Order: sequence, then C-alpha cells, then structure tokens
Amino acid sequence: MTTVVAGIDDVASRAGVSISTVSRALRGLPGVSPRTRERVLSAAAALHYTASPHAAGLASGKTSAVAVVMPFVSRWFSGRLLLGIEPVLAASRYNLLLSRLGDPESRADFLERLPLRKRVDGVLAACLPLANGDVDILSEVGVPVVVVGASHDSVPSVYVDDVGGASAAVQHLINLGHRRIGLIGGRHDDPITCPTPLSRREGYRRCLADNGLDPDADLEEAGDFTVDGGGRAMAALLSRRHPPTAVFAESDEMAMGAVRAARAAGLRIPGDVSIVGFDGHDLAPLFDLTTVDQHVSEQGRVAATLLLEVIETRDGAAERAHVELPTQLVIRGSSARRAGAEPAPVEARAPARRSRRPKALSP
Amino acid sequence: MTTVVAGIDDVASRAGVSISTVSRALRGLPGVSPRTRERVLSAAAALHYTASPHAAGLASGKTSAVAVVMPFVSRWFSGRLLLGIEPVLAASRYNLLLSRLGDPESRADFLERLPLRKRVDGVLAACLPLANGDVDILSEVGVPVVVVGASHDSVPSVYVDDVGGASAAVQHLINLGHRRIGLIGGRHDDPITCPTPLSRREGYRRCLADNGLDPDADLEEAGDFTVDGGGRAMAALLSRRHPPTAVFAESDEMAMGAVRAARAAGLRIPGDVSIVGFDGHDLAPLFDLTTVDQHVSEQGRVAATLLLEVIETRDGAAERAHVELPTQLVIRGSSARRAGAEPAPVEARAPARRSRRPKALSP
DNA sequence: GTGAAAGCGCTAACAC
DNA sequence: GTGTTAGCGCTTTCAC
Repeated sequence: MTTVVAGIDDVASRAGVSISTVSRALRGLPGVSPRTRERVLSAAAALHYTASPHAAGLASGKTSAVAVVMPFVSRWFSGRLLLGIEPVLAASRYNLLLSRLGDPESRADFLERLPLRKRVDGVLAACLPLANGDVDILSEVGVPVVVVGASHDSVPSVYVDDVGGASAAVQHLINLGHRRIGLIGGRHDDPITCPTPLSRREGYRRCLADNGLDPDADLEEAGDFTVDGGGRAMAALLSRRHPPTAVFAESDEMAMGAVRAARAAGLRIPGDVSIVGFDGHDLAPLFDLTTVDQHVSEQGRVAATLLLEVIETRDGAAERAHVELPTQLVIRGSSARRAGAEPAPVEARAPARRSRRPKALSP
Repeated sequence: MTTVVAGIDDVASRAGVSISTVSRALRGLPGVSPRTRERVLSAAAALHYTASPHAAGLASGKTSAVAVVMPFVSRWFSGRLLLGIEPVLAASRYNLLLSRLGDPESRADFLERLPLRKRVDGVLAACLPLANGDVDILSEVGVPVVVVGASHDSVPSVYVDDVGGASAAVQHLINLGHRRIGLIGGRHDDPITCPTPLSRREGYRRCLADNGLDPDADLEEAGDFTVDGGGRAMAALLSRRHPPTAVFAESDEMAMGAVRAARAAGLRIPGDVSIVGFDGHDLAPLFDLTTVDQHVSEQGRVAATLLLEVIETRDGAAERAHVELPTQLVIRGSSARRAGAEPAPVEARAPARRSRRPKALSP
C-alpha cells in the first residue's frame, strides 16, 4: 500500500538525462531543448513524480506555502476569508497553512517560538490585534506579512472603512427619523479581538455627533460578537427606561440575536424597532436584515493577491500598500421609518434578494 | 527588517556544544545532561531559534504536517470540522495544510499530481466522494488517510449514521401524526458531493416504508444544500396538489430556506407545516428549528485524533478503525403535531436553548 | 543544451 | 554524555 514514491533520479534515468535537466525541464526553466523537455515531462507524468517541497525548499529557500493566521477558524468571517484566499493561493500553487491564534497564551507562544519561520514564504494575518511590538516580532519571522481586516502602519494591509461603514448604517437610521439609536458592540477589554469594534463604535458615535445627537452611554451594550450575546444586549437595551427605536449591531450575528430578542419581547421589526447589522452575512437575507456588507471574501482575495505580489516581486510599492475596500449598505426590511417621524427623502432599497453576490462566490 | 534567522549552529556555538547535542536537547531526546540541556534551551530561546521543518523533514522523513482536504472551505460544515481538528493538531505540534477539492478538475489534478505527497504525514479527507480507484490513488501518496464525514471500506473513517439520523427525524414527524412528509435533499447527479445525501434519503424512505407509508417521488425535491435551494424546493413542494404537512430537509441551511419559503407562502410553522433539518447548525436555534445534530466538530476532533494515532503508532487497529458517532434529534418549535391528528405519547423537547453545546465549543 | 558537484539545515548513525 | 560524519532530495552554480 505504501507505494515507494518516485524521486528525481528515477525520472532522470527514465528520461535518460541528468537530474539537473529534470529539475530545469520540470520548472520550465530555459536551456532545455523541446525534445528533452518533452521526454522529461512524460517520464515525470508516468511516475506521478512531484518534487519534494521540503527538499526544494531547503535548496532554493522558497517553500511555496503561506500561513493564514486567524483568531478563530469556525466563524462565518473565517470561512468567507478563506473563500477569497484559497483560490488565489491554489492558482499560484502555494500551499495554505492554517493557524489559529485565539487565546493570549497561544498568541504569546506563537510570537515566542515563531513556528512558521522557515516554513512559509509569507504570512496573512487576519483580524489579529497587532500591537507595535508584535509586528516587530512578526517581522522577525523574516517573511513578508500582510494584514487583512485591520489597518496597520508598518505592514501592508487590506481592510474596510469600519468607521465609515458604521457611520453609513447609523446615518441610514437617522435618515429614517430615528433619534434614539442603540449600539450592540464588542467587548473592548478583550485583548485578542481586532480593533474592528472600536472603529465601528467610533463610526456610530461620530455619526450621532455629526447629526447633533448626543452619544448616550446608556444606549451602548456589549454583545461579544455572538448571536446570544447580541440577544442579551438587545434585551438589556429594551429594558431601559427610554429604549432605543433603532439599533445598530456591529456584526450580523449579533443583529440576528437582536432580532430574535426583540421578537421574543413582543416587538415587531421594523414596526417597533429597526435593526441594522454589519457584515453581509449569507444568512442576513433570511432575517431580511439591513446590513453593511464588507465583502469579506473580496478582502481575502485582495489580501492574498497582495501577499503573493510582495513575496514574488519584493516590490517596495506592494510592501507599503494599504488597500481600503468599500463597504456597501444593503437595505432590507429590518429598518424602516420611525413610527411618528416626519417623512423624508426616499433611499434606494436593495434590489432582488439574491442579486447581492454572484453565484460563484457563495458555496 | 528581514532579520537573519538563527540556525542550529548558532545555537550550538552560543551554548558551547555541538549541533547534535542541540538537536537532541531541543527535541527532548535522552542522553543529554540536565546542565547541558538547560544551556541549550536558553541559547535557543535567546536566539528565537526554531528548527527548519524543511531540513528536519528531509532528514527525518517526518513533516509534522497533515493535510485537510475538503470540497469547500467556507461552508458552516467546514468551519465546524476545522474547529474540532485544529486544536488536536496544534496540541501535537502538527501544521494544518488546507486544500480545497471542489470541482472535478481540481480533484483530478490533485489525484494526478498528488501535490501533498512528501509534504505531509497524513491526510484528512472530509466529505470527499472517494471512488475505489480514487482511494487507491490517494493511498499512493504514501501517507495514512483518514476519511471524515463518510464511511469507506478500505480507509479508517469517522462518520455519523446518516441513515439512522434521517430516519429518526422522519419517525419524529410520523409520531406527530404526519403522513405526507416531504424531503428536501441534495442533487444526486453532482459528482463531487459526498454520499451523505443518498444516505439521508435512504433513511427517509426506509422510515416511511417501516411505518407502512409509501415513499412518493412527488414529495421529494432537490435543494442542493443551500438556503436558496431549500427555499425553492419548499416552494415546489408547497405547490403540489397534495402538499406535505411536514418536511424533512437534509441540511439545516436548506431547512432555513424552507422555513422562509413557507412563511412567504403565508404558512405558519409548525401550525401549517412542520420542518425538521439535519446538522445542528449554530443558527438553528434562531429559527427554532428541530434538527438532527451530527456534532460536526466532534467528528473533526475524533478524526484528527485517529489520524495522529495512525501516523504515530502505525497501529494496525487504528488503521482499520471505523468510528460511528451518534446523532441526536434536537426537538424545537418547528415541528408539532399535525393539525387534526389524534394525540400521541409525548416526546421530550430540547431543554433551554443554549444547553446544546458547551460554551467552549462554539466560537 | 547538458552534466557534475556543492550545498541547503537539519537528523541519525556511529564513534569517542 | 557528547562530537563527527554521512546523508535526506532537491536547486544551483559552474564546467563542458
């Protein structure tokens, strides 16, 4: 069963050439006659030969692998990101090494041991909270690093405008006549989360301020980015003496929990309370949820492309790239004009439910 | 920025020993005095030294990496599986190489080139449709293979009893007085899907037959395992001259789409139609969805553990292991007694909504 | 256009 | 208990 695997010398002798010619022919290097190349290729195919990445890596210094590091592997966000990243890597024949850096210990251990060092050609860091010191350590791995889902000064990064996106969501609610707008956010004392919740909260507060509304700490509640957390936060907000007439949740899953909690409290959506999320979650349409789509898989695609560019060209421009991708407010049925508010100019609603994302992108 | 990385000889000279002593000390091998080991360890720590997996792999034949191969990377199922797999691998210091084998071409290419060969110590194949020939080819990679999410004769595997699980779901509906029970299934002509849909359909049909009900092709509809597909299938079923009073969907996402479609058709759930899904999806509680929980992350955990066992012990028993994990019918509010049916013995309902899964398992 | 030989950075015998 | 040496399977000069 454990078949002996063909080595480069097997191919060489079968093709009647030396191993260096095999190496050159197989990698498409110049200096090999068409006839020879042809013979080598068919010999390799016949033997199911593939060069050992280890040996090749040792000799050449290239590993043809990149590491993707994220705090969670099972969240919706992680999957979407991988959806964008994987095809890019596969197309360039890079292996994808997945690492989770959830808790502070594993993160410390990672930064201490740098187990990826010498194993990959680049690192894609998703949503990691990179303190300045961390980046220094990370750059010590000696390979390019690209950050996705957060902006960072000294590392190329791909991200969306969280402040602007949150702001657009809140502005949408304000345009609908809402004045008491609640926030369901992340917990800001969690050392392992990304800066994301801070930015979205900032967008929320800034938008209120820009519209002459006082941010009210009583209308902000932590939902720790889970469905249940969102539900609890919503319940808390609804129990205030002056509950909000609309709520902006910093993630769609929290928004879904909020929808559930509001319904459980006997409220109708959007009749009694409007809810807006953030993400563009696949299941958001099921809740008829208005949301800020952050095109996660596109972020992944762009980040992976950028990383490969940095790896392969060592281009100074790419190494300093900061790509801000747009968000998009997708208006659905969970947000509506506040009962009793004066009418206002009409906003465009999302078109047909499924038109948001081309089919190829949503397996 | 691109710091020079310490090699084993740097550590050796700093500790004042030879490189083989460094190698031994760092890997915890016997034959090193405590004093020496101590000096080596601190030298290595000071230099942030980590052995190059490539060099180590070349020399030892072990790569300390395993490949996880799945048809999709962004589905809920994939994330859950990774959630179970990753900690097991990380605990044993194995790297996780993620490959997608979605379309037939990439699958053929994979089987042709076996790019993993020589790169990993083992392969975890999730939900891949392994024809017998494919397994032979796969075993040619020369490393152990464990299949998860499907049973296969010649390869150790971890799976749930799809037939039994589906059967339990349908029996539940029959117990509730339903007689016309629809099926929302997968498409069986798709060459890349797992045997899963066939098994669940078999469980559905068998359960009907066991209860003296004739399976009716008119009550089966394909939903291709997506929310929208489930919605379309539900709409189709509801448009039958004799629509079903209950529907079993082979996945929770299809069930969610079905819930939506039923509501869109003006039906109440479970008053007008009962719906049961299959998966134990995180968001199922949001839909109050009765479902067959297949504990996906547990499947991943067990499969990863099994794979490491095979790798590390080359134990014949492990190499022949077929682990069938139990499914669990979780009864929620989407299924109820058929209107007008005679009463029957009470079934246990799910307890508090969040008790289904310990917190540590649901990030 | 092709081959020979020298490593890449480790591990694993084997000697001391 | 520790050091020396020969590879692991390739890529890469450098000759030819």
